[in-house]
Amino acid sequence: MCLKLTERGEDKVVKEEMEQESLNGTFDGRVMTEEQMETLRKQIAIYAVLCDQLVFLHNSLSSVPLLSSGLSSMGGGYFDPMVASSSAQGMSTRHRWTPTSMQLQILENIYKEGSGTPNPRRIKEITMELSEHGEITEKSVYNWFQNRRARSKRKQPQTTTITSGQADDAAVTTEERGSCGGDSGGFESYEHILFPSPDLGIEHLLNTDKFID
Amino acid sequence: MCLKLTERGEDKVVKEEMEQESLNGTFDGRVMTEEQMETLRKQIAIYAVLCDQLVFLHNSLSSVPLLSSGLSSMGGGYFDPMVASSSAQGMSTRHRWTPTSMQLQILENIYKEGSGTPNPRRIKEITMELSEHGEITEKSVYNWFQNRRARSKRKQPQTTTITSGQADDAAVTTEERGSCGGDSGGFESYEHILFPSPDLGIEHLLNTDKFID
DNA sequence: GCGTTATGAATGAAAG
DNA sequence: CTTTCATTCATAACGC
Repeated sequence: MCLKLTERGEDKVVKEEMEQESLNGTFDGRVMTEEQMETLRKQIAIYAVLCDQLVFLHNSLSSVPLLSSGLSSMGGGYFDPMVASSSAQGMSTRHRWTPTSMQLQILENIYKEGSGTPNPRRIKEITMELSEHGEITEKSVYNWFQNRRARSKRKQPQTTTITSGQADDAAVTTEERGSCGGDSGGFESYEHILFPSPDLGIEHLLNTDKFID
Repeated sequence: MCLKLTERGEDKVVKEEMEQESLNGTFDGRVMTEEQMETLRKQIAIYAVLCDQLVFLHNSLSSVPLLSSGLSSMGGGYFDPMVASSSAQGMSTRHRWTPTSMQLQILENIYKEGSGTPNPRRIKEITMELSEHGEITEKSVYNWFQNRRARSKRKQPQTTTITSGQADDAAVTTEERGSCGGDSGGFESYEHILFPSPDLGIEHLLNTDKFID
């Protein structure tokens, strides 16, 4: 079962109430700005990536890969929906590459380093590395850098008022959606991290292939 | 209700700002029900624990304890959700802008005029005008034209010879991504978010470059 | 209140 | 490199 961040079902609160809330402070919902929402999403996404990396790291160092190679493969996996479920049909070739969270992270890193000059040589290298985490082509890598730069550039005229300098073009980007195995167990020690959260066991997650149930 | 993920380090929380924001009634907010909040909490908490578990696992199996026992502590990288620059006016419409009838009419008009491809210059102009009738950004205008064209185009080749199975034009798409495979779009859109730890990787912490091949 | 539909937004790829 | 196209994702609006 996966909990999507964008759950629309329970929208029983309305904007009007929001304002009211700030004044009265009484109603059952919480109010968040879009930014906050995004931030939260991002936070989760980061964890997703982090987990993925940890798993990867673990598998690299340990000879006892208890975990399936990547959470991403399940978590926010990027498998071509069509291809994956292609039941003996001519799995239509993927027309559009979609970076794995891992790939994206690597790319983003390289980009940030500035060393990411679309040097043909470098491209090949990067492609090499990325291929470890999913299908990829040099062309895609090239495109990615092209787009990345082009878009980060045309990004000012959004709002004239900004608090101050920000992360510039080297922004963190991650995607992938969390998954949740939510269920038994309890790690009280972590409750302080967030909120008096409910059950959040994961042991089983580490022993099973099925991360999501 | 502060959604702090980590206490230490990046403590630049500015709760005040948040409240202020809600008072300003920028209605740029979102409302979440307790259930939704709960979901988020769970998700994040689970990831937090998962990461920690992974680290622990790693340290147990490997003789190279690269990480301090908890990501939560290093997770300093996990900024405070509430921090996002929520100054009253910064970025007003983060999400889905909806054109007012007036704006739409104007846009439709311009589009019809065959101005063809609105160059950046023109876009700015149009944006100017539209802003008279409601909030709008250049980006939105740009998007609008992009979509307008793309869609009017896709309408053409709609062969009337539709035999049968064709109705599933748009509906299916939504269902396809049933569970988590989801993914999400925007990354660049997040660039404006203040992000304490730009690089969400951990390899630099672990110096895992060597492992990643 | 839940499922669709229409459409704003993001983004890989390609053209210019 | 810059601009445009095509595809896809996410959600406001709408119908039941």
